[in-house]
Amino acid sequence: MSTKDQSITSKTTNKADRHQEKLFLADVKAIIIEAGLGKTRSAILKKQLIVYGGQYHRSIQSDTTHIIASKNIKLARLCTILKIDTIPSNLIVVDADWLSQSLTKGQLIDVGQFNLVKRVQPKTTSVQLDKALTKDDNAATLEHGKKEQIKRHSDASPCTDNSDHNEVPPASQKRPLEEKKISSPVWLKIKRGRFSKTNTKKRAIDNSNIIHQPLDSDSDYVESDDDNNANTSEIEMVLSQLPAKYTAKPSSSWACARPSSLPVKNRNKHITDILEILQKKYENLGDQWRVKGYTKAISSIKNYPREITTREEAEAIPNIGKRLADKIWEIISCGHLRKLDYMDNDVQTALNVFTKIWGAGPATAHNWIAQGLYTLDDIRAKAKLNYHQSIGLKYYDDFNERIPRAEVVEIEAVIREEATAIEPGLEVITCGSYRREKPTCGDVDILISHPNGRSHQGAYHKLLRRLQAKDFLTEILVNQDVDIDHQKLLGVCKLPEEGRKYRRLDIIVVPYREWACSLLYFTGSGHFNRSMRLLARKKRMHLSEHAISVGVLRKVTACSVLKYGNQKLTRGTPVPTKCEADIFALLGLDYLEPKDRDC
DNA sequence: GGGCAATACTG
DNA sequence: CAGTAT
DNA sequence: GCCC
Repeated sequence: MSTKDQSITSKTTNKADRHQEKLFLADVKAIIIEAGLGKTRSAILKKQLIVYGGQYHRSIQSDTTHIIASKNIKLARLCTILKIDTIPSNLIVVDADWLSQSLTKGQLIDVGQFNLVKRVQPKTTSVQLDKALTKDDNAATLEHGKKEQIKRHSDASPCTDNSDHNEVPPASQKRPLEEKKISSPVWLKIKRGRFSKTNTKKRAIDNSNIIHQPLDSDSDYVESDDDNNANTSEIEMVLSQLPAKYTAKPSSSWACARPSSLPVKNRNKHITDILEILQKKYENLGDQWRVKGYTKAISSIKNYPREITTREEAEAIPNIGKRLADKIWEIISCGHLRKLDYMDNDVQTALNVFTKIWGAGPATAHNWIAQGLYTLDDIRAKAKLNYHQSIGLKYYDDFNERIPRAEVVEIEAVIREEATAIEPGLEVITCGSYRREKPTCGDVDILISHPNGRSHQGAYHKLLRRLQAKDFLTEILVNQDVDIDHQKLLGVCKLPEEGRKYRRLDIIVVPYREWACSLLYFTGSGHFNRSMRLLARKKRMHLSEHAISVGVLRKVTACSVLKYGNQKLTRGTPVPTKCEADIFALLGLDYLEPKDRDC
């Protein structure tokens, strides 16, 4: 009866856990504003608040600490409801998501990004408390201005405190902040004109009919850096013309709608370790959809605050269905999953090794194994390799090694130096996991463009030649040279010093009108991108690395066959974007900083 | 029972 | 087109 | 795989 024993012991620990957790809202004495949250949600929040030791206040009292409200509520409305003129400075006005997410986690999370009222300059007007547009850069300084002793995590992020990338962000990143009211009529006019033109170039990407920035043809318009007419008003205008159901704020079940959580302690490692082995197996099988299911499930489990003790408990976790619940139950009751015993470990090992060769995937790996090859030496000696795979094999060890941030900085410096020598105004920014502030990176992703909308042209080829001349760029895997505006390099680079490793380097050059979408795409994470693109689609929009369009119609069954030439599908109207925040705003999302997109 | 991101290369 | 990559 |  080992199962019984186990459930008894775990019950006790569970109880202890719960007792501790009871306290986690003890310092929260809050008013919950129903407006914008809805009856149901506010009732749940109220109940949970009390269950976990917090106090619910009906009106402001001397010891009230928090006001919990919908992030969409206007300050004026809030004051009306509370029957006050200004928010007392000792109160933290916080987005209800803060409480929701704290409850999910079973512990208080940092209030920072959920803070709805920035204290530094008290706002008097009915400013919309819109994080998406205010948080962006000032946040750090503003939000921590006030007391928040409840702060839990000393939130030391594991990342090296490298502020390099903070100085890098191009001006455009900051644009929404500098919120000018000028609604840039010039821009609007020209873009409307262009919209009507159908520009169906064969290869044209889905931005072919996007607005070209005024200056590429005519040019009384010169974009100077301080002419930052933020797109905000235009985005709002677009939004105002959309049906309400497409402008609604997505629930936090969307990965792109919530900040990626700080790593919590995984209390179910015994489970996830096994599921990861299974996942790997399906990955090697090329079963991408099953892999996707596992990915989401494993992530949910890792974020689950308690040890899972019953099948029901497991099945109640999002992304865990009956089948995974059964597996989990087998693991927790037997400590083992029999399915693993049926796996041919030699084959699995070989598959794992082979698919780590750049350019080789499950199909290739299986072929090799079918030919009786099992080790890298076998491959070296006998396998037939295409060009990519031969490079992948040549640098097998180096490519599978993580790159420390510090080295990414060095690599970026080389590229920036060369780029700047070609054209001083080029913007060069490192994206990918580097921009998401990971301590190490798998490769280096560099995005290049020019704010004047045209000087990026030609830079790519010159850059490549210079980098090759320096023996910095040592291999070119893929050289995508789509048109005068779009290039992409997948290559290999090495810093000059002896003993440096060969690193995977990606460079993309894009026209400035695509800056925001490119930056968003290239920054990832992959999961984040997929989530956001799916959301866009649900809202009848279309998001790619080139543009975001509204009013997209797809054939019911053939949505994935959205191909350029297909007249039956309307590709919608591209919306000009100047910064990532514009895209978030269009999708009704709160802005997330790169580090919060690490899902 | 269908959908799960969107693009672009290689061979 | 299948496979691999971003 | 999961979700709708």
